[in-house]
Formats: sequence, C-alpha cells, structure tokens
Amino acid sequence: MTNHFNTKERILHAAEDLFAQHGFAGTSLRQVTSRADVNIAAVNYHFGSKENLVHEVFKHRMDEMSEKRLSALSETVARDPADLHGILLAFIQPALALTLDRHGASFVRVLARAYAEKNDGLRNFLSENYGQVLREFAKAMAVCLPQLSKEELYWRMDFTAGALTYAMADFGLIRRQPGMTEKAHCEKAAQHLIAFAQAGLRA
Amino acid sequence: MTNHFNTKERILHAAEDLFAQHGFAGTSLRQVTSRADVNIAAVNYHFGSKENLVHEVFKHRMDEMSEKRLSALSETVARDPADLHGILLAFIQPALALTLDRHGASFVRVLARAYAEKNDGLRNFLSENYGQVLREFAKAMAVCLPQLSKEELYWRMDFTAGALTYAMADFGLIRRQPGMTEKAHCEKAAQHLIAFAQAGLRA
DNA sequence: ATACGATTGAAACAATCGTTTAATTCGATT
DNA sequence: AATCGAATTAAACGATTGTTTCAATCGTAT
Repeated sequence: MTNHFNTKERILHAAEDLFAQHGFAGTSLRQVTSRADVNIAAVNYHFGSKENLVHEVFKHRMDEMSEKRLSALSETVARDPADLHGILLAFIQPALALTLDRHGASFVRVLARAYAEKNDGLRNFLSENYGQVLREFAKAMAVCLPQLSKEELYWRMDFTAGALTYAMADFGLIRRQPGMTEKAHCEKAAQHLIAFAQAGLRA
Repeated sequence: MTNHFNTKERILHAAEDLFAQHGFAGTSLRQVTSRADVNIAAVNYHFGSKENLVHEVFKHRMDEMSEKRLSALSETVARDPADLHGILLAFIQPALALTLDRHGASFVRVLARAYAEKNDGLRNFLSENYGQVLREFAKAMAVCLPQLSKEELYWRMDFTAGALTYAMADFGLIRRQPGMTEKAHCEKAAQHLIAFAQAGLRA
C-alpha cells in the first residue's frame, strides 16, 4: 500500500519542523522539500498550495489532540462530574504529551505561533474546526464552578489556555534543566499548571 | 529640530502595525514604506537592515513599558511590600495600557508573536535587555509568597505572563463586546486576570 | 549667495519566492 | 508483456524579496 514514509508524510513532517522554527511566512517551500528530500513540485501536487499545506499540518495534529482531550473529558466526567482537577488534566495532558513526540514538540510551537497570527484565515480555521472542543470543556467546568458567570468562566479558560501555551512552548523564565528528561519536565509542567489553573479558576 | 512625524518615526509606526498583522517575515519593506509614505531606500538608510528595524520596533515600546512597570513596582512595594495585588497590577497594567494606544495595540501583537518565535536572535535580545525586569518582579513576589520555592515561583510567573499575553492579544474565546469601549475591555481584562493570577500564585 | 553634509528619490541589483509546465518514471491492472 | 493513470522530475515562469547605487534635493552654516 502506502510506504511507511511516503512523500506526503515526509513533507508534512518537514513542514511541521520548519514552521515551528521559522514561522509560516518565514519558511519557504524549497526549505521544506529540501529537508523532506522530495521535489519542489510535490507540494503543489499533493497539497495544492502552501496555504493548504499549513492547514493540513494543523489538521494532522489537532484532530489527534482534540480526540484525546474529548475522550479524557468524557471519561473523567463519567467518573465524577465535579472533579475539576480531572477536567483540567483532560485539557492539559494531551497538549503537553505532544511535546514528548519529536514532531509533536514542533507542532506545539506551530500552535503557539498560530495563536499569535492575526492571520484571520488560520484563526477562523481553528475556531470553526476546534471551537466545539473548548465549548465542551466550558460546559464541564461550569458544573464544577456554578458560582462563575459564563463570561467569567470564559475569561479564566482563556487565561488557562494562555498559560498552557506558554508552558508548552518553553517561553519565559523556566527552562528545562539539563539533568531532567523531557518526560519529567512535561509532567512537572502539567502538575504546576494544574495547581495554578485550578486555584485561578476557583478564585 | 525634528519634524513631529519624520521619516524614521513614520517607518517605525508603519512597521509596528504591519508586523502585528502579518508577522516579521510576512511583512515586506515595500509594504512598510508604502504605508509610511516614504521611499524604500529610507529603511536601509535609517535602520541599516530589516532585522535592525525589528529590533528598533521592540526597543521603542519595551523601554517604555519596562520603565512603567518598574516604577509602578517600586511605588507599590514602598507602600506595602506584602501587597501582591499591587505587584500584579504593576506588572499587568502597563502591558494592557498599551492596548489603549493605537500603535501600542499593534505592538502587543508583535510582542506575542515574538514569544512564539523560535528566532533565537530575537529571544536573546529580549532576554538580555528585559530579563532583569522579570527578575525584579520575582524578587518582590517572593516576599509576598515565602512558602513558594524559587522554581515554583518562576513556573507561576510564566503562567501569569502567558495568560497576560493571551489576554492582551485577544486570543481565545473572549472577544470584546460590540457595545464596550476598548478602555473598558482593557480594565475588565486586568481585573479578571489579577483575580485569576493572584489565586494561582497563592495556590 | 555659496557650499556642504544629510536626506530622499527613481531605478536597478541579484536572489528567492510560490507556482506551473511538460516530459519522464514508476507501479498496478489487464 | 502491454497499458494507463499516478507520481516524480528538471526546468522555467513571472512576481516579489532585501539591498544597493547614484543622482537630485533639502536644510543649514559660512
């Protein structure tokens, strides 16, 4: 059937890495095809255009992450609808888990960059395709936090998402310590973030 | 002496707007000079290169914001060293105040974008020139939160900065309501964020 | 008025951009 | 083995990129 590493996948992976390093506009298709070791024309053949390639890079990871988030959410809610800690874990863990995968780690930066893009096409693409996931979490959190107005809850979810994005992309003061494995760093980040966000949400 | 709107300043303002909209790589110098209504050669004459222009855009705003932050910090600490709310306000207010200024609002997006840039040159530039500001705030917060380890404090400051960046750039679910002025939206954001961050920091 | 350095202007530079074309190679089906 | 569509290739397309050149212009001090 399909080769394990066919042309299309090699392009996707190379694009993910390079978009993370140099941004969308900052990455040329020739950089992508050179790293993927494929012909420059292969991009337009398989993806139609550069913009479409960007969208595919997102779909590839976001679908996977959204699915994990939603299944973890329904699981924890079924166990205990009032378990805010569990809901936060369902939201945070799949995102941070991506940083454990080599290409996933790149995608995390791509995602952080996408949020910084005023690029309305991309934002609308994300909002239309994955906004429902956020609304599901909002509904679940509202059960745990009945004292919060809808507006207030949305504010605090935004803050949580911002903190998560920051933590994932290794921004700010904290840098992974040399002696620490990526996995340990990831788990520490999740643990710190959940404590922080839970307190903030309950404030 | 210098005209109120001389060539150099017009370039800076136009660049700020366009960098915010389309990113650094996504903005061409011809877009900048066209909006600034100056000749294309003026950029390299006044700034030497595009990269230098990017740095100047940052210095222009960051110097102003850092100064406001530090003076607000020393003021609130002098009044009451244990006033965490005041320290957070000193950190958040100057950043959100930028969004009230037309060009400042653009810069906020530029800043958010810069954090998402893997571009080590830019990150080092920011870290070297403005890292001290963050360390000052860390020292002040440590007084209010003696139970936190240095590591834990840094984590939580990162989360706070992430939430702030998100809020400033209008990411996420929350959109400014049509009937609400920019100023009111900004104040609401500060109020919500401080409550959230304060609880998170004290967790 | 004249001269001089600072600034601006129009034009062009080589390099690179995303995209397209057309010929070729590959792989599966008849 | 022959055939046909899918996939890949080399090459080139026009457009745009950051940068440079050099002459024209400006403001100021002599």
